[in-house]
Amino acid sequence: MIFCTFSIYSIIFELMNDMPCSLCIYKSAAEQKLNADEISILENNHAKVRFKAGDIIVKQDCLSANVAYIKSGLVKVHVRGSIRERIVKITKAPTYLCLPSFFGDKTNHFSVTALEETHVCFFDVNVFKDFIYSNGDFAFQIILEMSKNELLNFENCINNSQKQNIGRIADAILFFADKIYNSDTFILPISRQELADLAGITRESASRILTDFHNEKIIDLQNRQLTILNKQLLLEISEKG
Amino acid sequence: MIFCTFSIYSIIFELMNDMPCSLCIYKSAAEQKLNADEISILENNHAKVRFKAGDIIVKQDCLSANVAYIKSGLVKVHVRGSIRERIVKITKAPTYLCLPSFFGDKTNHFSVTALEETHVCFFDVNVFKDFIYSNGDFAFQIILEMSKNELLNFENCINNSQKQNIGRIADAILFFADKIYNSDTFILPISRQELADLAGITRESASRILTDFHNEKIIDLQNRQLTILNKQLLLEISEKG
DNA sequence: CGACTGCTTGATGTTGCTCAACGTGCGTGG
DNA sequence: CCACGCACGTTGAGCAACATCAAGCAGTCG
Repeated sequence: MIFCTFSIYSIIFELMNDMPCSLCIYKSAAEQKLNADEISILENNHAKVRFKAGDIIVKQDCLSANVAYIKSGLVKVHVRGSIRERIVKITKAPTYLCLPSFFGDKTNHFSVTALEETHVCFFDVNVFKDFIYSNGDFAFQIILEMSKNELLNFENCINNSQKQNIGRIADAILFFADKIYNSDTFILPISRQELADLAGITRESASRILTDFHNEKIIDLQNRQLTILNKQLLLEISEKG
Repeated sequence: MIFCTFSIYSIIFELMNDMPCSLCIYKSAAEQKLNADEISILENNHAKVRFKAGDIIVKQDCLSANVAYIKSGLVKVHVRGSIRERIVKITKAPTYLCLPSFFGDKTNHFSVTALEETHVCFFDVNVFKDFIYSNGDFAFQIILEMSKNELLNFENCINNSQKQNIGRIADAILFFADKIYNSDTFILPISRQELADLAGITRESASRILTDFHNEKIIDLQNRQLTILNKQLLLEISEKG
């Protein structure tokens, strides 16, 4: 994570931050459907912000009139429940956030926190709304994105409610390996507590299961440095729940 | 339920079934934004179908090229998981179904079953797509509907993962009273098994909790005839989990 | 060095699932 | 018409999975 801050990517982001939207290489599928005039409207109604790991990007229950587009980085979407904190999902760039809160009502129904250096564009919601009205291509791309999200949410619901703890932790590890890092070796971007919040279990249970996996040579784990040793078995555990 | 079949509503539905879309009183918010030409396109690309309680409206894993609009009635959306059946949500008319499956890929990711007499319009997905491209008002209404759904899903996730069984059953009872029937007395439209699938617990646990509630005079329950006696307490149980 | 945070490990109690038994109502087929 | 299987519902006993409580350890920061 420290390396990242000084990497070539960081330099590119610097350049991008000073660049007009029309030349930005981090355009979403929806934005690619906009014409030059629309892009220039966008230009005048957005703010580019950089967040460090741990920074709060969106705060639950706050009033807000923006749509957030995650250009680069990794974030957790979490909700403060009546009993404990819950991480709803972890998602990497590029993606839109706050779309549901937005069109539903004017308050954020969840918080979003950066897990690593993250670059975000905030757009005025009314500009967004205008584009939906005027540009069918744009609207369709947004609907596509929301559809994919809904299907993912469905899967999550099923997984969380039917699997037992060991299966959920296996899920989480596989999620980071396959969906986030595309590698069986990575540095866990979250603490044990957060892993527990993600899996919906207690910190102690999460810890225990990780050491079990380590002892049974399913994973190698030094602090947050994780390597999957027996992926086949991990997949079976995830399957069987 | 039996009364319903022969009620005045039933007669209205009969009339509606023979009526052109332009005169149908069950138009969705999105459809109300369509012009006469568009309505007539709709007319030529849809099928009106009536389902009885227990009938399968949409079958999981089947290929499908339709969007379903629930005009009237009550349905359950359920998924066959690796371990057991799960009811994702119960929803009453009016609502769209299959939107997410649709734009994501071509197979249904869940089943939908009628819990009472239900009337459904099936539309060709391409017609729908065309409307999104050509009619911004229509697109925006669809996005609004999807946003509300996503917020509901979020809430569900939190509830399911943090509450214990007693809280989930309390939730389910309050859901039927407040969201479906708007009355503290109603006939439970589902079996104990289905209630368990909805709460994500076993049939035995659901049964036990219901008799506990009955014994503690929180509810009165004769078969499926349910009356809430102590709503305050039920709300507390739901809150505390 | 002491306070503090994040993590791990063990002991204990509770929750809820599984299994089993039994009653009921319904539809089917002999 | 009765016998039978089958889905549904209820209840009890035992057990596994988890949360909770408690203690201790390593690393870090002031």
